[in-house]
Formats: sequence, C-alpha cells, structure tokens
Amino acid sequence: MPELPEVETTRRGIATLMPQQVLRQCIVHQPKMRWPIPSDMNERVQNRTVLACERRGKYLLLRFEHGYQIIHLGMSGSLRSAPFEVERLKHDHVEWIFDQTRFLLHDPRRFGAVLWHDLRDGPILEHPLLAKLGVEPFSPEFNPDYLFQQLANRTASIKSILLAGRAVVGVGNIYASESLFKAAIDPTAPAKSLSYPQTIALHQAIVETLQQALDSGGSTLRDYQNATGEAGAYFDLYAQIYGKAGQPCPRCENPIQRLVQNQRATYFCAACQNVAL
DNA sequence: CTTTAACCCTGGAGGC
DNA sequence: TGCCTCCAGGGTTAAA
Repeated sequence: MPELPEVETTRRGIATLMPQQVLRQCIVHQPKMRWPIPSDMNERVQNRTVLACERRGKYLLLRFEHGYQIIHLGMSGSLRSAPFEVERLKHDHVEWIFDQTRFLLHDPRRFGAVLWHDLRDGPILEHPLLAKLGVEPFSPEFNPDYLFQQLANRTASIKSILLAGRAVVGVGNIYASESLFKAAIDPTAPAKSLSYPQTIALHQAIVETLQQALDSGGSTLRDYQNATGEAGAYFDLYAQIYGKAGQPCPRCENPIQRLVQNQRATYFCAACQNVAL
C-alpha cells in the first residue's frame, strides 16, 4: 500500500491531529518488526509533546524536543486515527494514545519499523537509514541535470537505479514502471545509456506520475476514512500498465508485458519502450 | 566502490 | 472444504 503518495497523505492526515498534542502513551503490542521496536520506546516519549509530523522519503518522522520516532510502513503498513471505542484489530502493532484520540499502526507483514533517534546522537538526517537517501522528487534539487549526473557511469538497469532510491526517493515499484512507460524508456537499459533528452523525459515523467498519484492517493484515503469498506488498490484507478500484463497498451494497443528485475515485477510495452527481448 | 541475491512476514488468489 | 504454489506496492544486508 504505501507508496510515497500514500505516505505523504498519511503524514498530512496525522499532521492535522497530532502536533502540539501530548503523547500520553505509546503502546507496543508487537515489537517484532523489520527491526525490533526498542523496549524502552514508551519511556522515551511518554507525556512528551509531538512537535511536528515530517517525512523523508517513505519514512515518517514524529518530532519531539529531544528526538524523533522514525516510522516506516514497509510493504503492508498503514497508520490511521481510531477513536477509543474502535477495537484494536489483529496486526495493529503499535498504539499512540493522546487525550482526544489515538493512532494505530497496522502492518500484517511487519516489514515496517518504529525506531527512536535521540538528538544527542546527531541530527535526524544523519541517521543511517536517512543519510544516503536521494533527493526528494518535488524539491528543486531534483532536476534533469542532477538526474543525468546520477545516472552517469551506472551500469545497472534504469529500473533498479530508480528503485534503489539513491538518486531520488519515492519511486516505488509501481511508479518505476509507470514513469518509464510514460517516458518511453526501456526499463532494462543501463542507466548510463540514457541520452540527455531521455533523462529530461524521465525526470518529467517521474514528477508527473508522483504528483498525479499524490492527488489520487489523497482522495482514496479520504474515501477510506469515510467509508467502511476497503479503498481498494488506488493505483488501479490511474495505472497505465502496472499489473496489466496481457492487456493492450493504452498508446499502441500491443499487449503489455511483464518481466522480473531484481526480484520485482516490471511492466512495459515492448513497442513503445523499444525493448529488445 | 558497484551490482546482485537473500531475506524479513502474512495473506490473498488460483490450481488441483 | 483443504492444501499447495505463487505473488505482493519495501529496503536492508551480505555476498560476489
């Protein structure tokens, strides 16, 4: 579920409710996540004020005066506000209790994480998980010149470079396929082989795809909060090719194909993206 | 340094 | 109904 747009949408949602509130308790029901949740987590944050809800890549950052809670939703995580009368469900692993409401971290696969970074150990952005991340896709630093420089000398496929998040964060498995399709670039091409015009097209495709998904993700999250049923896979609403193997390419009608790169599925149109098989 | 592969975990879908 | 296999939107870590 959590692609960058959903993480950002989640951040915006909790940012309207959480900041300036005193966290009364942080209850860990299941510490076995991607990394163990520190056993003293509650002591760190109990009766402390949440100053802000920030984001770096797909990491959510709850800022306190003395440190940060680092939250990652992994592959299957979600963070939602739930009134006290709402019963905790299976896989609701962590609770944030405030005076007026509470939040629940739900994560069946437990690839997510909740960590503590104390500011005595340095600035938050120097945390090992954050220090080597690429630039934010909506920041001025992400521009064609920067991207071209990042791709230079890289022999790995452009798909895997995008997914690695060292050049730019937020391009998940869906958006890697979608962006490369939009830019008509072969996902298997070595990153260094992209021309400058191709890099311009890819840069534009990434920003447009993420922006469109952010708009869409926001609306589906509102739907999810209002309705009882599932929001469904929000990317189904606008994905051009992701998950659509066998269906006609929206541009040229040739069948969309699927391949596996780095153990992750890639969807593409061999004709539009000039893929040699 | 770069690139690739294994791995963490649960659950849904589909074949038999 | 059950059992089996495959698949899943992430990313760290070890190995080559």
